[in-house]
Amino acid sequence: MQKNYLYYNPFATAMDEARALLTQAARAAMESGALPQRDLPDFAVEIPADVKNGDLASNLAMAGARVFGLPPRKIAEALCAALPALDGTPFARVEIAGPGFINLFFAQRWFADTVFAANALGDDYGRTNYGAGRKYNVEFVSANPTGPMHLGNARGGALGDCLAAALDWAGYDVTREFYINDAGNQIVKFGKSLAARYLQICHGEDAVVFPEDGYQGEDIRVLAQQFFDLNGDCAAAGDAEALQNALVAYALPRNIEGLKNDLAKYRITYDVWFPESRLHAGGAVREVLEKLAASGATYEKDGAIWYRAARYSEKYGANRNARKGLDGEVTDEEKDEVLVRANGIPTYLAADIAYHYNKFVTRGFDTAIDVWGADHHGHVARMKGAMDALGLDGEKLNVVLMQFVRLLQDGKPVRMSKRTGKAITLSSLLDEVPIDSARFFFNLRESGSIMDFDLDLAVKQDSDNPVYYVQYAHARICSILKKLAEEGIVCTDAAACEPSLLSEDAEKALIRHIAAFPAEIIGAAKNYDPARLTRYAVELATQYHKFYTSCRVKDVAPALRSARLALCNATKITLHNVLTMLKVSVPDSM
RNA sequence: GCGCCAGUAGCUCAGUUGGAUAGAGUGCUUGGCUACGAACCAAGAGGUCGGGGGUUCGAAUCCCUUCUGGCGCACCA
Repeated sequence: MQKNYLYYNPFATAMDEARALLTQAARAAMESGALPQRDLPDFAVEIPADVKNGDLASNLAMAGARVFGLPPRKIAEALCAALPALDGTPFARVEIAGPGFINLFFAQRWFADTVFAANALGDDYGRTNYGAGRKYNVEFVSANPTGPMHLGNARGGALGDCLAAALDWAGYDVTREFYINDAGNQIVKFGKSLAARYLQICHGEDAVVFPEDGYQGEDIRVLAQQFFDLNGDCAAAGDAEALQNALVAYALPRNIEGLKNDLAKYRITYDVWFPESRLHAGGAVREVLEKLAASGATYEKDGAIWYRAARYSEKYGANRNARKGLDGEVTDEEKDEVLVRANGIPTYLAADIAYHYNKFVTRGFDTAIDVWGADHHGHVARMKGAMDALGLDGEKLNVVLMQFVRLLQDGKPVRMSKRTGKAITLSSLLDEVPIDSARFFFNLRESGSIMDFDLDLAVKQDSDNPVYYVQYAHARICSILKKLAEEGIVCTDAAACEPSLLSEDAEKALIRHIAAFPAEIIGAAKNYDPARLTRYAVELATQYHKFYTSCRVKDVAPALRSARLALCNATKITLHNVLTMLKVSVPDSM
């Protein structure tokens, strides 16, 4: 159900007004003959990098140079002359600058309105209805349940969870989802590994050969030992398959429980835990295979059923144009993929297609977002193509590819290997690194770049980590509010504050930044880039610290004090909201 | 061989989808608490935006080419 908020997006509103004013001016100028009658060109209204170039700026005059056949500055002059009166708009004045930019400066009223709105909306300030309640599924982490989570899952968790928060705040109906790979080859491997460890307990380490491709981790030994302690009966361990099944039935639910606990500790809770096994048991995989066959997307070869990956993934950039060891021209067949093996067992690709079919058709999501490791990028085009092959729209499946995390210790990369079980687990990471720090750190970089996680730095827990810088700004505000409250001065009605009072550069810079919050959330949501929010939080803290050093709150005239108190409270609210989205704690003191 | 991602200050990274003199953090040099919290702020130095072409009023951003690094090309997931 769509929640009902009062939405406020100061920059977006002002940009719309600027665009309307300029369009109106252009029409008037053409009407009066100051400009020739032409169709208006596409033009931009943007926020200049430097405030001396205005709060907003438009390139209309430059963009129109060609269609009007006049120099940009001449066009700008004609436009400004034709501009209607600015009373009642967010703007106080307009300037022509540089090659022909039209720069608009906010009226003092705009700043006061922003402070008022943030105060009035409180915990909801930043929310918009941009997403119009569309149903989005965000699937992230989906770690292999055969073992504990690693550093990459820590990044994927912070990324996916915060992306989901951004989408939620931007007005989408978001479902957070974990896909449990509890079927297929890796589960077989899991069972064999467990069985080998179990038999080693029975007969001695040397008496039993551990499978070469088995899971080497210590956790496998622990699970086997627990099972042995409960059900130890070496004589009954005759039937290999029965033993493996029993071990999996024991160990898998415990591992999944472990994943849930570790993620909860990391402040991630999911709406849905979706097991792959459900797709097999419920016939969904078979159903999708039939649909693909019916649309001619599959064929049989060498006893297996193949998916025409080459045909359907072409439009999404077929990124497997050749295979290892093959030079030159590669036929389409060589790019195709097996869906059902010759032994009759479907591959994971088949299950994954069924899974996404389930998201779109069975559960009716408008869009599915998958957060995947960069090593899965070869899978993107064929999954999207498979949606098309099923008569759905592959464009509605969006994959956020996340580059690897490189662990640094003593300034040097630590080699990680899941196979040998030497990876750092999420759980052990969180034993050393504060959750706030980890959540913030893993969202500091956009997903596409390789991240270095400096363990020494993260553990150090000092102000090198920007999360403390942000939290400090909040604590500072709380301290001021507390001090003033002790004197009986509280932030009562922000609407009563006199707008002209907040006119210092530091005050206006801070307010501009507060005003940018809703647009920043929308930007993070539509670019699938939650790292923008951590950077926003840091910048907001910076603006506050600057304000703090140049403007006093406590010992100034009452009217100014009220206005600045309202600004402090608006900053506090915005810091609180952005940190809450990141699931970072918001301390009143530290 | 082919594909995906990346290359911006000594280091780690931004750059709001083509805009004005390319910005932060960190490190280095220097200054600011008898003050609402100095876990803060201010100033300075530091750049061939990997290289080379092209597109236009205008390019770190778009196109081509080239170099370098990471990842991927299974009847594994």
